[in-house]
Amino acid sequence: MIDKAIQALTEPRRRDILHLVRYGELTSSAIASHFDVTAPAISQHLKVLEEAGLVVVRRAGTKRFYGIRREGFTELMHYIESFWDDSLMRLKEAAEEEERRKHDHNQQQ
Amino acid sequence: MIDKAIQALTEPRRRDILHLVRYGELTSSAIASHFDVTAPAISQHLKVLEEAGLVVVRRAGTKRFYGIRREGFTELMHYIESFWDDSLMRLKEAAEEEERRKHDHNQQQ
DNA sequence: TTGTTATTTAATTTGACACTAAATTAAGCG
DNA sequence: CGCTTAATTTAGTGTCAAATTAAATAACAA
Repeated sequence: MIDKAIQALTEPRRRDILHLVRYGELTSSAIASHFDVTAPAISQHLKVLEEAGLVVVRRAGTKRFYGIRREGFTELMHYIESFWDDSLMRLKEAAEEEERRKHDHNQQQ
Repeated sequence: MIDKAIQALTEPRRRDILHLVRYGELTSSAIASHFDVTAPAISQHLKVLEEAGLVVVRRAGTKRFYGIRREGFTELMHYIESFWDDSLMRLKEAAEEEERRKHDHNQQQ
């Protein structure tokens, strides 16, 4: 799913769509009206975003309202953290080791 | 730069590279040895990652050591938050309002 | 300088994907 | 049912990017 989420964010137009629905649900056509591409193009983007778990759709009659799926973004955040919070941990450990060394040094004096 | 960072993360192989250098710097060839693609392919991936601000390179003789650039990832985190932290903020404010209401209630007792 | 190692650049092929137009599904209304 | 609206699916096309081979650069050692 993470793979799909990152893949989905690749396309600038899909990121624009996400920013559009950030504050509330919008229909497919309402979203399409903000762009100069055809409705099918937007529909395809929405499908990608939905399969990536970044948006949810709510059907009401012939309309479909698209909105942000927050869990999708929290998962994404955790994944991105996986690239660097370990390095932070190492820095922290190095600092503690340094601190411990200083402490031992003081005791020897 | 954010565009480039997301674009860079699209490719699964580049994400694997990032996970490889997570714990410390590695040379281009050391990285390449983990994959079944040619060295030039890895070199090109590293270039993309560098231009995206996700890795830094340190030259030492004929070798080039690649390592994580943490700031690149924090920028990315902030960008991803931009899709949903507003909703979180609203939740937080609602919670605070709830808390305030409880507090007032207690004072009244 | 010549050779060797480490790595990148250049040129090319191949495959993926964003777009469009046309056809299709699905819901509601006369 | 037939019509309209809302939206998607399908099929075809053009563009871009990832991989490869071959050539070039860069640092060091003999």
